[in-house]
Amino acid sequence: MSETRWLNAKELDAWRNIVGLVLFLPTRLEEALQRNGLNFFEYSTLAALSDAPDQTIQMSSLADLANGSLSRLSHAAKRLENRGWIERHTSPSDRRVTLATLTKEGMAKLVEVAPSHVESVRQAVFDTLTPQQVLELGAICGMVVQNINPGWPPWEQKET
Amino acid sequence: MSETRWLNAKELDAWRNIVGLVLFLPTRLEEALQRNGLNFFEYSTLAALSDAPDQTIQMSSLADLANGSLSRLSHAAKRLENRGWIERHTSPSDRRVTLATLTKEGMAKLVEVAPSHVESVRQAVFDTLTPQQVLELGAICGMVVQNINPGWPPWEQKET
DNA sequence: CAGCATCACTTGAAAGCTCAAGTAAACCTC
DNA sequence: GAGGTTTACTTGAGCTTTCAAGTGATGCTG
Repeated sequence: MSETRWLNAKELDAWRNIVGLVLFLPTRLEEALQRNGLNFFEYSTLAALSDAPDQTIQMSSLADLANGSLSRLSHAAKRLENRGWIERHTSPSDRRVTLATLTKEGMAKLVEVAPSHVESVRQAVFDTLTPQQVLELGAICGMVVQNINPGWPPWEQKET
Repeated sequence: MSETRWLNAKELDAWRNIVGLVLFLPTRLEEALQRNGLNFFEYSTLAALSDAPDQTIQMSSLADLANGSLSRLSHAAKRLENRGWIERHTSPSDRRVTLATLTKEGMAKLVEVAPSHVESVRQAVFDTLTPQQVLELGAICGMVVQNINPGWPPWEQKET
């Protein structure tokens, strides 16, 4: 019904750069990880487990922490389990629940991969920006994300 | 050899928001397009063709304009061709070259889809930010992209 | 406590992307 | 101008992700 609100020149310019970031940054990060035999989602999964008490989290929570669907995690968990980096056991208290645990080998893998991942993050983003720009970028991205996806991140529960 | 330069608290905070953007923004944009039966790459392909003289571009240039590999475009072009939105013909001047053309139906489809796409872009990004923030975000993303992928965008050739 | 709904997860098929290989045309280069 | 290289594109297999459906376990309700 209403007229389309097209982008003006400045907006279009900004939009192209935003699209560029959204297209190329993931690719760049994946490249570094792939060389170590992991994709970003698998890495996030291992990282989330490593931060948890007993390196153990239930599948559905883990899916949230790694920012993926339960189905996606289920497939990924199978791959990670096959390579010996995680284990899955049904919870004794609720037999619907599956608990995923990081194995020793999984932790070792994470420790091996993490430095090169962080380094690629630095090279891609932080080394080109001033600390001030990092703050601005983080803040603005935060606003957009809050708008798109309120209630993210899942691990940030407000305190009473 | 050298020590890993881990992220400090502020950097980590910014990084989480950047990752959030890079994860959720594409998903959100794809959602809107998928409802119209297109993905972002297919949309970019049609849009690039619509801007070209005679709505015709050779495959390899089109791949650059749509920010994808030639293989990816080849697969996508087959789908778009099957739906009658583009046509492919070998160039008369160089029979290795394939020229892709937007059909009338393809143009109609683009005109149909564009408003809802632009609207989703506005809703996701521009409506939450001040014009000043849009400028900043665009500029900073531009710096990161230049760093990751110098020589982008492909359509911006410098003049003599 | 029987029956039904809900929850937690897994599975398999379909779709799209990447990578490596294949095809054909055009360009050297001697 | 024959032989080999490069260019332009297509194709098919393999992988990951999504979506819909399936499997048990648990919770609710009369």
